[in-house]
Amino acid sequence: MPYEPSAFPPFAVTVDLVVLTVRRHALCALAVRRGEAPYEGKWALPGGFVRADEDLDSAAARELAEETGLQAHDTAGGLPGAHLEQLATYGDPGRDPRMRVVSVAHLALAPDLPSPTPGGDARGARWAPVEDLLVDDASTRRHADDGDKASLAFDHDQILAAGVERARSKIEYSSLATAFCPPEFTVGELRRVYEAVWGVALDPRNFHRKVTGTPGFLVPSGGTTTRQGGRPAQLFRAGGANLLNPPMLRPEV
Amino acid sequence: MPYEPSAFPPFAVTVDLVVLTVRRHALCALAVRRGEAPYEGKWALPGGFVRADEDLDSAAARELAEETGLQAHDTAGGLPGAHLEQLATYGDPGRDPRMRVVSVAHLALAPDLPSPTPGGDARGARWAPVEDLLVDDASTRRHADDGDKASLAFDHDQILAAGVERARSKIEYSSLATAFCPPEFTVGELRRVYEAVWGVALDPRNFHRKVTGTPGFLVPSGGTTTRQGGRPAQLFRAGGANLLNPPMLRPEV
DNA sequence: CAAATAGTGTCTATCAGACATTATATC
DNA sequence: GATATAATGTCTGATAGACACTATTTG
Repeated sequence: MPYEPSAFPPFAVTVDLVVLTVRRHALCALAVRRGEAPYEGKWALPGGFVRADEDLDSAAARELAEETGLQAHDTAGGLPGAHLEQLATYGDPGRDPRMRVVSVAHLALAPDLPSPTPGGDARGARWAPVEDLLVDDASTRRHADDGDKASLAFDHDQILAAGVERARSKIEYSSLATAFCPPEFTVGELRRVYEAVWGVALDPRNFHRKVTGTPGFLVPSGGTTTRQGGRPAQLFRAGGANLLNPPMLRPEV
Repeated sequence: MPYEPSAFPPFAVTVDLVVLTVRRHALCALAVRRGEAPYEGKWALPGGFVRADEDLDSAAARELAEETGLQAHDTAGGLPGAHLEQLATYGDPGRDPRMRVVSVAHLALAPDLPSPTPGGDARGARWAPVEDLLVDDASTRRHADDGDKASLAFDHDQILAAGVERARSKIEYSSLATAFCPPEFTVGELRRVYEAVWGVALDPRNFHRKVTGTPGFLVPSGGTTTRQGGRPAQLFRAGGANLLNPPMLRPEV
Protein backbone atom coordinates (compact mmCIF):
# COMPACT_ATOMS: atom_id res chain seq x y z
CA MET A 1 0.00 0.00 0.00
CA PRO A 2 1.62 3.27 -1.07
CA TYR A 3 1.66 6.23 1.25
CA GLU A 4 -1.40 8.40 1.14
CA PRO A 5 -0.36 11.26 3.36
CA SER A 6 -3.56 13.14 2.83
CA ALA A 7 -5.80 10.36 4.14
CA PHE A 8 -4.38 8.92 7.35
CA PRO A 9 -6.25 8.16 10.55
CA PRO A 10 -5.28 10.66 13.26
CA PHE A 11 -3.68 9.41 16.46
CA ALA A 12 -2.72 11.00 19.72
CA VAL A 13 0.82 10.11 20.80
CA THR A 14 1.86 10.10 24.43
CA VAL A 15 4.88 9.03 26.43
CA ASP A 16 4.43 7.00 29.59
CA LEU A 17 7.25 6.53 32.07
CA VAL A 18 8.27 3.56 34.14
CA VAL A 19 10.51 5.29 36.68
CA LEU A 20 12.28 2.82 38.93
CA THR A 21 14.39 3.37 41.99
CA VAL A 22 15.59 1.35 44.96
CA ARG A 23 14.24 2.50 48.31
CA ARG A 24 14.72 0.67 51.57
CA HIS A 25 15.93 -2.49 49.86
CA ALA A 26 12.92 -2.66 47.56
CA LEU A 27 12.46 -1.89 43.88
CA CYS A 28 9.93 0.94 43.63
CA ALA A 29 8.11 2.58 40.76
CA LEU A 30 6.71 6.08 40.51
CA ALA A 31 2.91 6.19 40.41
CA VAL A 32 0.66 9.22 40.11
CA ARG A 33 -2.99 9.45 41.02
CA ARG A 34 -5.31 10.34 38.19
CA GLY A 35 -7.29 13.51 38.73
CA GLU A 36 -9.87 13.04 36.01
CA ALA A 37 -11.86 10.47 34.06
CA PRO A 38 -11.30 7.84 32.91
CA TYR A 39 -9.87 5.90 35.84
CA GLU A 40 -10.26 8.95 38.07
CA GLY A 41 -8.61 8.37 41.42
CA LYS A 42 -6.69 5.33 40.23
CA TRP A 43 -2.92 5.11 40.20
CA ALA A 44 -1.20 5.35 36.85
CA LEU A 45 2.22 5.78 35.36
CA PRO A 46 3.32 9.36 34.79
CA GLY A 47 3.16 10.56 31.23
CA GLY A 48 1.70 13.06 28.83
CA PHE A 49 1.21 14.09 25.24
CA VAL A 50 4.10 14.48 22.87
CA ARG A 51 4.18 18.04 21.62
CA ALA A 52 3.93 18.88 17.97
CA ASP A 53 7.57 19.81 17.51
CA GLU A 54 9.10 17.45 20.04
CA ASP A 55 11.16 14.30 19.69
CA LEU A 56 9.93 11.22 21.55
CA ASP A 57 13.02 11.06 23.77
CA SER A 58 12.75 14.77 24.49
CA ALA A 59 9.13 14.35 25.51
CA ALA A 60 10.08 11.53 27.85
CA ALA A 61 12.92 13.59 29.34
CA ARG A 62 10.59 16.55 29.79
CA GLU A 63 7.98 14.47 31.56
CA LEU A 64 10.65 12.90 33.73
CA ALA A 65 11.94 16.32 34.75
CA GLU A 66 8.41 17.59 35.41
CA GLU A 67 7.52 14.65 37.62
CA THR A 68 10.77 14.04 39.46
CA GLY A 69 13.21 16.85 38.80
CA LEU A 70 15.58 14.32 37.31
CA GLN A 71 17.60 15.08 34.21
CA ALA A 72 18.12 12.37 31.64
CA HIS A 73 21.75 11.33 31.37
CA ASP A 74 22.41 12.06 27.72
CA THR A 75 21.65 15.74 28.26
CA ALA A 76 24.09 17.93 30.11
CA GLY A 77 22.96 19.76 33.18
CA GLY A 78 23.45 20.13 36.85
CA LEU A 79 20.36 18.22 37.97
CA PRO A 80 20.67 14.73 39.38
CA GLY A 81 20.86 12.30 36.48
CA ALA A 82 18.81 9.29 35.53
CA HIS A 83 19.12 6.65 32.88
CA LEU A 84 16.39 6.93 30.24
CA GLU A 85 15.66 4.60 27.37
CA GLN A 86 12.75 3.74 25.18
CA LEU A 87 10.87 0.64 26.30
CA ALA A 88 8.06 -0.32 23.94
CA THR A 89 5.01 1.17 22.28
CA TYR A 90 1.42 0.35 23.12
CA GLY A 91 -1.35 1.12 20.68
CA ASP A 92 -4.28 -1.20 21.14
CA PRO A 93 -7.46 0.41 19.90
CA GLY A 94 -9.52 0.91 23.00
CA ARG A 95 -6.62 1.13 25.44
CA ASP A 96 -7.90 4.66 26.06
CA PRO A 97 -11.69 4.87 25.95
CA ARG A 98 -11.67 8.47 24.78
CA MET A 99 -9.75 8.16 21.55
CA ARG A 100 -7.01 6.37 19.71
CA VAL A 101 -3.83 6.91 21.73
CA VAL A 102 -0.46 5.39 20.97
CA SER A 103 1.86 5.50 23.94
CA VAL A 104 5.62 5.23 23.64
CA ALA A 105 6.67 3.85 27.00
CA HIS A 106 10.08 4.76 28.38
CA LEU A 107 12.11 3.28 31.20
CA ALA A 108 13.95 5.51 33.66
CA LEU A 109 16.30 4.31 36.37
CA ALA A 110 17.08 6.76 39.13
CA PRO A 111 19.01 6.79 42.40
CA ASP A 112 16.99 7.11 45.57
CA LEU A 113 15.65 10.64 45.79
CA PRO A 114 15.64 12.71 48.95
CA SER A 115 12.04 13.87 48.52
CA PRO A 116 9.64 11.14 49.56
CA THR A 117 6.92 12.53 47.33
CA PRO A 118 8.31 13.64 44.01
CA GLY A 119 7.57 17.28 43.41
CA GLY A 120 6.44 19.19 40.39
CA ASP A 121 2.86 18.15 40.30
CA ALA A 122 0.06 18.93 42.70
CA ARG A 123 -1.59 15.57 42.13
CA GLY A 124 -0.72 12.71 44.39
CA ALA A 125 2.45 10.86 43.57
CA ARG A 126 4.29 8.11 45.39
CA TRP A 127 7.02 5.56 45.17
CA ALA A 128 5.36 2.18 45.42
CA PRO A 129 7.14 -1.17 45.65
CA VAL A 130 6.66 -2.92 42.33
CA GLU A 131 5.77 -6.02 44.31
CA ASP A 132 2.65 -4.21 45.52
CA LEU A 133 1.78 -2.74 42.13
CA LEU A 134 2.35 -5.89 40.16
CA VAL A 135 -0.34 -8.15 41.50
CA ASP A 136 -0.12 -11.12 39.22
CA ASP A 137 -3.19 -11.48 37.03
CA ALA A 138 -3.10 -15.21 37.65
CA SER A 139 -3.42 -14.71 41.38
CA THR A 140 -6.56 -13.15 42.73
CA ARG A 141 -6.83 -9.40 42.67
CA ARG A 142 -8.49 -9.65 46.09
CA HIS A 143 -5.13 -10.56 47.52
CA ALA A 144 -5.46 -8.00 50.28
CA ASP A 145 -8.16 -5.66 51.45
CA ASP A 146 -6.03 -2.69 50.44
CA GLY A 147 -7.62 -1.18 47.40
CA ASP A 148 -4.38 0.59 46.50
CA LYS A 149 -2.84 -2.71 45.58
CA ALA A 150 -5.25 -3.16 42.71
CA SER A 151 -4.10 -2.71 39.16
CA LEU A 152 -3.06 0.54 37.53
CA ALA A 153 -5.11 2.55 35.07
CA PHE A 154 -5.23 1.79 31.33
CA ASP A 155 -2.73 -0.92 30.33
CA HIS A 156 -0.13 0.44 32.72
CA ASP A 157 0.14 -2.88 34.56
CA GLN A 158 1.47 -4.40 31.39
CA ILE A 159 3.82 -1.49 30.75
CA LEU A 160 5.17 -1.58 34.29
CA ALA A 161 5.74 -5.32 34.08
CA ALA A 162 7.67 -4.84 30.84
CA GLY A 163 9.79 -2.11 32.39
CA VAL A 164 10.60 -4.15 35.46
CA GLU A 165 11.52 -7.16 33.39
CA ARG A 166 13.72 -4.99 31.15
CA ALA A 167 15.54 -3.61 34.17
CA ARG A 168 15.93 -7.05 35.74
CA SER A 169 17.41 -8.57 32.61
CA LYS A 170 19.50 -5.58 31.60
CA ILE A 171 21.51 -5.33 34.80
CA GLU A 172 22.67 -8.86 34.03
CA TYR A 173 24.77 -7.92 31.06
CA SER A 174 25.28 -4.18 31.48
CA SER A 175 26.53 -1.77 34.09
CA LEU A 176 23.07 -0.23 34.33
CA ALA A 177 22.67 -1.09 38.01
CA THR A 178 24.94 1.85 38.77
CA ALA A 179 22.11 4.11 37.56
CA PHE A 180 20.32 3.23 40.81
CA CYS A 181 23.31 4.43 42.85
CA PRO A 182 24.55 7.89 43.74
CA PRO A 183 27.69 9.06 41.93
CA GLU A 184 29.89 7.40 44.53
CA PHE A 185 28.93 4.11 46.07
CA THR A 186 30.37 1.02 47.70
CA VAL A 187 30.38 -2.54 46.45
CA GLY A 188 27.93 -3.43 49.19
CA GLU A 189 25.49 -0.74 48.07
CA LEU A 190 25.71 -1.95 44.51
CA ARG A 191 25.07 -5.48 45.68
CA ARG A 192 21.99 -4.39 47.58
CA VAL A 193 20.73 -2.82 44.35
CA TYR A 194 21.04 -6.15 42.58
CA GLU A 195 19.39 -7.91 45.48
CA ALA A 196 16.47 -5.47 45.52
CA VAL A 197 15.92 -5.54 41.77
CA TRP A 198 16.11 -9.30 41.50
CA GLY A 199 14.58 -10.03 44.88
CA VAL A 200 17.29 -12.51 45.82
CA ALA A 201 20.25 -12.70 48.17
CA LEU A 202 23.72 -12.69 46.62
CA ASP A 203 26.96 -13.94 48.12
CA PRO A 204 28.87 -10.78 49.13
CA ARG A 205 32.26 -12.35 48.46
CA ASN A 206 31.54 -13.71 45.01
CA PHE A 207 29.77 -10.46 44.11
CA HIS A 208 32.76 -8.43 45.20
CA ARG A 209 35.12 -10.57 43.16
CA LYS A 210 32.88 -10.33 40.11
CA VAL A 211 32.34 -6.58 40.00
CA THR A 212 35.87 -5.59 40.96
CA GLY A 213 37.33 -8.16 38.57
CA THR A 214 35.41 -6.94 35.53
CA PRO A 215 37.61 -4.36 33.77
CA GLY A 216 35.98 -0.96 33.33
CA PHE A 217 32.95 -1.68 35.46
CA LEU A 218 34.03 0.12 38.63
CA VAL A 219 36.67 2.79 39.14
CA PRO A 220 37.94 3.45 42.67
CA SER A 221 37.36 7.06 43.56
CA GLY A 222 39.91 7.08 46.34
CA GLY A 223 37.81 7.63 49.42
CA THR A 224 36.38 5.21 51.91
CA THR A 225 33.18 5.32 53.86
CA THR A 226 31.69 3.71 56.88
CA ARG A 227 27.95 3.69 56.72
CA GLN A 228 26.72 1.04 59.11
CA GLY A 229 29.05 -0.24 61.72
CA GLY A 230 31.60 -2.32 59.93
CA ARG A 231 34.90 -2.05 58.20
CA PRO A 232 34.99 1.08 56.02
CA ALA A 233 34.29 0.32 52.39
CA GLN A 234 36.08 1.63 49.35
CA LEU A 235 34.14 4.13 47.24
CA PHE A 236 33.71 3.61 43.50
CA ARG A 237 32.32 5.41 40.51
CA ALA A 238 30.77 3.78 37.47
CA GLY A 239 33.46 2.95 34.94
CA GLY A 240 33.23 3.48 31.23
CA ALA A 241 32.25 -0.09 30.39
CA ASN A 242 28.62 -0.41 29.41
CA LEU A 243 28.56 -4.12 28.68
CA LEU A 244 29.40 -6.82 31.18
CA ASN A 245 31.09 -9.78 29.59
CA PRO A 246 30.72 -12.36 30.95
CA PRO A 247 27.42 -11.26 32.46
CA MET A 248 26.38 -11.23 36.06
CA LEU A 249 24.19 -14.30 36.34
CA ARG A 250 20.83 -13.97 38.00
CA PRO A 251 20.46 -16.88 40.41
CA GLU A 252 17.56 -18.90 39.15
CA VAL A 253 16.70 -22.58 38.94
CA MET B 1 0.39 18.22 32.87
CA PRO B 2 -3.08 16.64 32.97
CA TYR B 3 -4.58 15.03 29.92
CA GLU B 4 -6.38 17.35 27.58
CA PRO B 5 -7.86 14.92 25.13
CA SER B 6 -9.62 17.61 23.16
CA ALA B 7 -6.43 19.49 22.32
CA PHE B 8 -3.73 17.09 21.20
CA PRO B 9 -1.44 17.43 18.21
CA PRO B 10 -2.43 14.92 15.52
CA PHE B 11 0.10 12.32 14.38
CA ALA B 12 0.18 9.76 11.64
CA VAL B 13 1.26 6.33 12.88
CA THR B 14 2.94 3.80 10.62
CA VAL B 15 4.63 0.45 10.99
CA ASP B 16 7.94 -0.18 9.26
CA LEU B 17 9.37 -3.66 8.91
CA VAL B 18 12.90 -4.95 9.13
CA VAL B 19 12.45 -8.34 7.47
CA LEU B 20 15.57 -10.45 7.67
CA THR B 21 16.43 -13.77 6.09
CA VAL B 22 19.55 -15.75 5.29
CA ARG B 23 20.20 -16.24 1.58
CA ARG B 24 23.34 -17.76 0.13
CA HIS B 25 25.20 -17.53 3.39
CA ALA B 26 24.44 -13.82 3.84
CA LEU B 27 22.05 -11.95 6.09
CA CYS B 28 19.61 -10.13 3.84
CA ALA B 29 16.90 -7.55 4.44
CA LEU B 30 13.80 -6.83 2.41
CA ALA B 31 13.88 -3.46 0.66
CA VAL B 32 11.22 -1.88 -1.51
CA ARG B 33 11.68 0.88 -4.04
CA ARG B 34 9.68 4.01 -3.36
CA GLY B 35 7.26 4.96 -6.12
CA GLU B 36 6.57 8.50 -5.05
CA ALA B 37 8.02 11.55 -3.38
CA PRO B 38 9.75 12.02 -1.07
CA TYR B 39 12.77 9.84 -1.75
CA GLU B 40 11.16 8.66 -5.00
CA GLY B 41 13.16 5.84 -6.53
CA LYS B 42 15.14 5.21 -3.36
CA TRP B 43 15.09 1.95 -1.45
CA ALA B 44 13.18 1.86 1.80
CA LEU B 45 11.88 -0.57 4.37
CA PRO B 46 8.38 -1.92 3.72
CA GLY B 47 5.65 -0.40 5.83
CA GLY B 48 2.44 1.52 5.87
CA PHE B 49 -0.16 3.31 7.90
CA VAL B 50 -1.80 1.75 10.91
CA ARG B 51 -5.52 1.60 10.33
CA ALA B 52 -7.97 3.29 12.61
CA ASP B 53 -9.23 0.11 14.28
CA GLU B 54 -6.05 -1.93 14.12
CA ASP B 55 -3.57 -3.02 16.75
CA LEU B 56 0.10 -2.23 16.11
CA ASP B 57 1.11 -5.88 15.94
CA SER B 58 -1.79 -6.63 13.63
CA ALA B 59 -0.73 -3.83 11.35
CA ALA B 60 2.80 -5.20 11.25
CA ALA B 61 1.54 -8.71 10.55
CA ARG B 62 -0.71 -7.41 7.79
CA GLU B 63 2.10 -5.49 6.13
CA LEU B 64 4.36 -8.53 6.42
CA ALA B 65 1.76 -10.72 4.73
CA GLU B 66 1.17 -8.13 2.01
CA GLU B 67 4.85 -7.81 1.21
CA THR B 68 6.06 -11.37 1.59
CA GLY B 69 3.12 -13.73 2.01
CA LEU B 70 4.50 -14.71 5.39
CA GLN B 71 2.24 -15.26 8.36
CA ALA B 72 3.37 -14.12 11.78
CA HIS B 73 3.93 -17.01 14.14
CA ASP B 74 1.53 -16.10 16.92
CA THR B 75 -1.41 -16.30 14.52
CA ALA B 76 -2.58 -19.68 13.31
CA GLY B 77 -2.64 -20.33 9.61
CA GLY B 78 -1.26 -22.48 6.88
CA LEU B 79 1.12 -19.92 5.42
CA PRO B 80 4.83 -20.18 6.02
CA GLY B 81 5.58 -18.62 9.38
CA ALA B 82 7.88 -15.87 10.48
CA HIS B 83 8.93 -14.49 13.82
CA LEU B 84 7.58 -10.99 14.41
CA GLU B 85 8.31 -8.66 17.30
CA GLN B 86 8.22 -4.97 17.99
CA LEU B 87 11.58 -3.27 17.62
CA ALA B 88 11.46 0.42 18.51
CA THR B 89 9.56 3.57 17.68
CA TYR B 90 10.89 6.50 15.70
CA GLY B 91 9.24 9.87 15.90
CA ASP B 92 11.68 12.65 15.19
CA PRO B 93 9.86 15.72 13.95
CA GLY B 94 11.01 16.08 10.39
CA ARG B 95 11.78 12.41 9.80
CA ASP B 96 9.08 12.64 7.15
CA PRO B 97 9.08 15.99 5.36
CA ARG B 98 5.36 15.85 4.66
CA MET B 99 4.00 15.63 8.18
CA ARG B 100 4.53 14.35 11.67
CA VAL B 101 4.81 10.58 11.38
CA VAL B 102 5.58 8.22 14.23
CA SER B 103 6.75 4.85 13.01
CA VAL B 104 6.60 1.71 15.14
CA ALA B 105 9.35 -0.45 13.69
CA HIS B 106 9.01 -4.23 13.84
CA LEU B 107 11.52 -6.99 13.29
CA ALA B 108 10.61 -10.08 11.30
CA LEU B 109 12.81 -13.14 10.87
CA ALA B 110 11.92 -15.47 8.03
CA PRO B 111 13.34 -18.60 6.45
CA ASP B 112 14.70 -18.28 2.94
CA LEU B 113 11.78 -17.86 0.58
CA PRO B 114 11.48 -19.62 -2.77
CA SER B 115 10.45 -16.46 -4.63
CA PRO B 116 13.49 -14.31 -5.36
CA THR B 117 11.34 -11.18 -5.53
CA PRO B 118 8.73 -11.15 -2.78
CA GLY B 119 5.28 -10.97 -4.28
CA GLY B 120 2.21 -8.98 -3.42
CA ASP B 121 3.31 -5.62 -4.59
CA ALA B 122 3.95 -4.38 -8.06
CA ARG B 123 6.69 -2.03 -6.91
CA GLY B 124 10.25 -3.22 -6.99
CA ALA B 125 11.32 -5.28 -4.02
CA ARG B 126 14.48 -7.20 -3.32
CA TRP B 127 16.45 -9.06 -0.74
CA ALA B 128 19.65 -7.10 -0.23
CA PRO B 129 22.59 -8.18 1.91
CA VAL B 130 22.58 -5.99 4.99
CA GLU B 131 26.28 -5.53 4.44
CA ASP B 132 25.46 -3.63 1.26
CA LEU B 133 22.61 -1.64 2.77
CA LEU B 134 24.40 -0.72 5.96
CA VAL B 135 27.17 1.48 4.67
CA ASP B 136 28.67 2.81 7.84
CA ASP B 137 28.11 6.52 8.24
CA ALA B 138 31.66 6.85 9.50
CA SER B 139 33.04 5.43 6.28
CA THR B 140 32.53 7.34 3.10
CA ARG B 141 29.23 6.99 1.33
CA ARG B 142 31.17 7.02 -1.95
CA HIS B 143 32.48 3.59 -1.06
CA ALA B 144 31.54 2.20 -4.47
CA ASP B 145 30.21 3.67 -7.66
CA ASP B 146 27.00 1.72 -7.24
CA GLY B 147 24.30 4.19 -6.31
CA ASP B 148 22.11 1.39 -4.94
CA LYS B 149 24.48 0.97 -2.05
CA ALA B 150 23.68 4.41 -0.77
CA SER B 151 21.52 4.85 2.28
CA LEU B 152 17.84 4.06 2.56
CA ALA B 153 15.02 6.59 2.56
CA PHE B 154 13.94 8.48 5.70
CA ASP B 155 15.69 7.21 8.83
CA HIS B 156 15.46 3.62 7.63
CA ASP B 157 19.24 3.17 7.83
CA GLN B 158 19.00 3.65 11.55
CA ILE B 159 15.98 1.35 11.86
CA LEU B 160 17.67 -1.38 9.82
CA ALA B 161 20.81 -1.13 11.93
CA ALA B 162 18.75 -1.49 15.09
CA GLY B 163 16.95 -4.51 13.69
CA VAL B 164 20.16 -6.22 12.63
CA GLU B 165 21.75 -5.60 15.99
CA ARG B 166 18.64 -6.92 17.77
CA ALA B 167 18.76 -10.11 15.70
CA ARG B 168 22.49 -10.54 16.23
CA SER B 169 22.24 -10.20 19.98
CA LYS B 170 19.01 -12.12 20.41
CA ILE B 171 20.19 -15.35 18.79
CA GLU B 172 22.87 -15.41 21.49
CA TYR B 173 20.50 -16.13 24.32
CA SER B 174 17.38 -17.43 22.58
CA SER B 175 16.44 -20.10 20.10
CA LEU B 176 15.41 -17.44 17.61
CA ALA B 177 17.95 -18.53 15.01
CA THR B 178 15.59 -21.39 14.16
CA ALA B 179 13.20 -18.75 12.77
CA PHE B 180 15.63 -18.45 9.85
CA CYS B 181 15.37 -22.19 9.15
CA PRO B 182 12.69 -24.30 7.49
CA PRO B 183 10.60 -26.49 9.83
CA GLU B 184 13.18 -29.28 9.60
CA PHE B 185 16.86 -28.52 9.46
CA THR B 186 20.27 -29.94 10.25
CA VAL B 187 22.79 -28.76 12.80
CA GLY B 188 25.01 -27.63 9.95
CA GLU B 189 22.26 -25.48 8.49
CA LEU B 190 21.61 -23.89 11.85
CA ARG B 191 25.31 -23.22 12.22
CA ARG B 192 25.43 -21.53 8.85
CA VAL B 193 22.59 -19.28 10.04
CA TYR B 194 24.65 -18.17 13.01
CA GLU B 195 27.68 -17.67 10.81
CA ALA B 196 25.73 -15.57 8.32
CA VAL B 197 24.03 -13.42 10.96
CA TRP B 198 27.21 -12.82 12.92
CA GLY B 199 29.54 -12.80 9.95
CA VAL B 200 32.00 -15.15 11.62
CA ALA B 201 33.12 -18.76 11.29
CA LEU B 202 32.17 -21.14 14.09
CA ASP B 203 33.80 -24.42 15.02
CA PRO B 204 31.39 -27.11 13.76
CA ARG B 205 32.29 -29.52 16.54
CA ASN B 206 31.84 -27.14 19.44
CA PHE B 207 28.66 -25.79 17.85
CA HIS B 208 27.23 -29.28 17.52
CA ARG B 209 28.00 -30.07 21.14
CA LYS B 210 26.46 -26.80 22.30
CA VAL B 211 23.14 -26.97 20.46
CA THR B 212 22.53 -30.67 20.95
CA GLY B 213 23.56 -30.45 24.58
CA THR B 214 21.13 -27.66 25.47
CA PRO B 215 17.90 -29.28 26.67
CA GLY B 216 14.79 -28.26 24.73
CA PHE B 217 16.63 -26.38 22.00
CA LEU B 218 16.51 -29.04 19.28
CA VAL B 219 14.25 -32.08 18.92
CA PRO B 220 15.30 -34.85 16.53
CA SER B 221 12.60 -35.39 13.94
CA GLY B 222 13.74 -38.86 13.02
CA GLY B 223 14.89 -38.47 9.45
CA THR B 224 18.28 -37.85 7.98
CA THR B 225 19.33 -35.92 4.94
CA THR B 226 22.25 -35.64 2.70
CA ARG B 227 22.40 -32.29 1.07
CA GLN B 228 25.90 -31.70 -0.16
CA GLY B 229 28.24 -34.64 -0.46
CA GLY B 230 29.02 -35.68 3.04
CA ARG B 231 27.80 -37.90 5.76
CA PRO B 232 23.98 -37.66 6.06
CA ALA B 233 22.88 -35.33 8.81
CA GLN B 234 20.19 -35.80 11.37
CA LEU B 235 17.10 -33.63 10.97
CA PHE B 236 15.80 -31.52 13.85
CA ARG B 237 12.86 -29.32 14.69
CA ALA B 238 12.93 -26.34 17.00
CA GLY B 239 12.29 -27.43 20.58
CA GLY B 240 10.07 -25.69 23.04
CA ALA B 241 12.85 -23.82 24.83
CA ASN B 242 12.90 -20.13 24.00
CA LEU B 243 15.81 -19.10 26.19
CA LEU B 244 19.33 -20.45 25.90
CA ASN B 245 21.04 -20.70 29.23
CA PRO B 246 23.99 -20.53 29.19
CA PRO B 247 23.94 -18.49 25.99
CA MET B 248 25.70 -19.14 22.73
CA LEU B 249 28.63 -16.78 22.88
CA ARG B 250 29.35 -14.60 19.89
CA PRO B 251 33.08 -14.81 19.19
CA GLU B 252 34.39 -11.32 19.63
CA VAL B 253 37.57 -9.72 20.93
C1' DC C 1 40.93 -43.28 -3.91
C1' DA C 2 40.20 -37.96 -2.31
C1' DA C 3 37.18 -34.58 -0.51
C1' DA C 4 33.50 -33.02 2.17
C1' DT C 5 30.45 -33.01 5.93
C1' DA C 6 28.61 -35.26 10.37
C1' DG C 7 29.35 -36.63 14.85
C1' DT C 8 32.19 -37.96 19.21
C1' DG C 9 35.97 -37.40 22.39
C1' DT C 10 39.86 -35.09 24.92
C1' DC C 11 42.49 -31.52 27.03
C1' DT C 12 42.87 -26.99 29.23
C1' DA C 13 41.89 -22.36 30.83
C1' DT C 14 38.28 -19.81 32.74
C1' DC C 15 34.66 -18.87 35.74
C1' DA C 16 30.61 -19.36 39.02
C1' DG C 17 29.27 -21.08 43.42
C1' DA C 18 30.37 -22.51 48.06
C1' DC C 19 32.80 -21.26 51.90
C1' DA C 20 37.24 -20.05 55.12
C1' DT C 21 39.83 -16.36 56.77
C1' DT C 22 41.49 -11.83 57.86
C1' DA C 23 40.69 -6.65 58.44
C1' DT C 24 38.48 -2.78 60.58
C1' DA C 25 34.79 -0.41 62.07
C1' DT C 26 30.61 0.29 65.98
C1' DC C 27 28.40 -1.05 70.32
C1' DG D 1 34.77 -8.62 73.61
C1' DA D 2 30.65 -9.21 70.46
C1' DT D 3 28.99 -8.07 66.15
C1' DA D 4 28.77 -6.31 61.61
C1' DT D 5 30.58 -5.40 57.21
C1' DA D 6 34.66 -5.33 53.90
C1' DA D 7 38.06 -7.61 51.36
C1' DT D 8 40.93 -11.59 49.89
C1' DG D 9 41.74 -16.51 49.16
C1' DT D 10 40.77 -21.58 48.23
C1' DC D 11 38.50 -25.42 46.27
C1' DT D 12 35.40 -27.70 42.90
C1' DG D 13 32.33 -28.49 39.11
C1' DA D 14 30.71 -26.72 34.67
C1' DT D 15 31.84 -25.11 30.28
C1' DA D 16 33.93 -22.75 26.11
C1' DG D 17 37.60 -23.07 22.90
C1' DA D 18 41.08 -25.70 20.48
C1' DC D 19 41.73 -29.72 18.09
C1' DA D 20 42.24 -35.22 17.21
C1' DC D 21 39.64 -38.75 15.43
C1' DT D 22 35.97 -41.66 13.39
C1' DA D 23 31.75 -42.18 10.28
C1' DT D 24 29.46 -41.87 5.92
C1' DT D 25 28.37 -39.81 1.91
C1' DT D 26 29.67 -37.90 -3.33
C1' DG D 27 32.85 -37.58 -7.19
